[in-house]
Amino acid sequence: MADSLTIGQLARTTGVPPKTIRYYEHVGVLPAAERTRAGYRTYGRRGVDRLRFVRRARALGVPLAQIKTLVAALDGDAAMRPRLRELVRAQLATVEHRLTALRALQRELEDVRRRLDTRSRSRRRGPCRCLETDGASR
Amino acid sequence: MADSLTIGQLARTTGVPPKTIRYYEHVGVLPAAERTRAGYRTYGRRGVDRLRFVRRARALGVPLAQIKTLVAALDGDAAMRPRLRELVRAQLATVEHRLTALRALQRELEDVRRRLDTRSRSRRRGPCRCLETDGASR
DNA sequence: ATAGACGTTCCAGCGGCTGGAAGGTCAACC
DNA sequence: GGTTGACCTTCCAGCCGCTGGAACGTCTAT
Repeated sequence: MADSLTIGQLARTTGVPPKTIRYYEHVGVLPAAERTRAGYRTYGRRGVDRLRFVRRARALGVPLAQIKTLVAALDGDAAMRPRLRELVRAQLATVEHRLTALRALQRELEDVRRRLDTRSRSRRRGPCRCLETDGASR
Repeated sequence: MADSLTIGQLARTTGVPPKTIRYYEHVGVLPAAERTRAGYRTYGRRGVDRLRFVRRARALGVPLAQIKTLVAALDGDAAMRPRLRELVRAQLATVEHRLTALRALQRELEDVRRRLDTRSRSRRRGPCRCLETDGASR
């Protein structure tokens, strides 16, 4: 016991469901946890930190595969700075892409809503074309 | 033949891969296409319109399940306006949610990048904490 | 006749979990 | 000591929206 946590306690302190924690271990972004004689996983301070790190990266949109290589490398050496910087840069770029795409989407949805509203005031004829555009569909 | 298209031609005119078109039919967002004697799918004007409609909705972020009920209802009746409006409204709301989340993410990533840069100018001590935060991880 | 471009079906996998079944373990209470 | 109920374990399956590939049939051109 001491100051080690069960998976449930870890889940409660981090807000990450036990299932997800086990899944992280399974796919290798978390190291295999130590076990009690009964086979229960136990986590110490390092375990908590590690999970938080993973969650942090996930929240930033980093895929598990990248996190895996990242933590592996971070464990090994300190020469990871450039790699980390590159990762962050790439992530930032994709976020910016997604932002512009989402903004375009927003504009179009507002368009649709407007069309829907004006058309409901007029008389309907033919099938509803409110979701169609003039341009290509892709 | 006449003015009906094969799946490949439909794919070319809409930009949607044949696989995806078959998948749409499979899950029921497209009706079962007519077939030639050899079993090839054929599509007419309506098929093209329908696919474009689906694509349009997908591009707006509407999940296939919703599209399915939507087209089913649109086919049947014209009293779908309120439902459609509701759908668009909901979609707009989720887009706005995602936008704010993404913007927060962007700020954090910029934070990380800044920390990474300043720290590389100082001397490193201890493990890299650049992906950690003070707050909860969820 | 044959090549190769297209079509068909079905099965499997991606990522990141999540639900559920079937069973073992632990602390508390009677 | 027995029983409840919360917790833990494993494994298998499914979610979404495709996408890749195998194995096979068909059409068109040479």
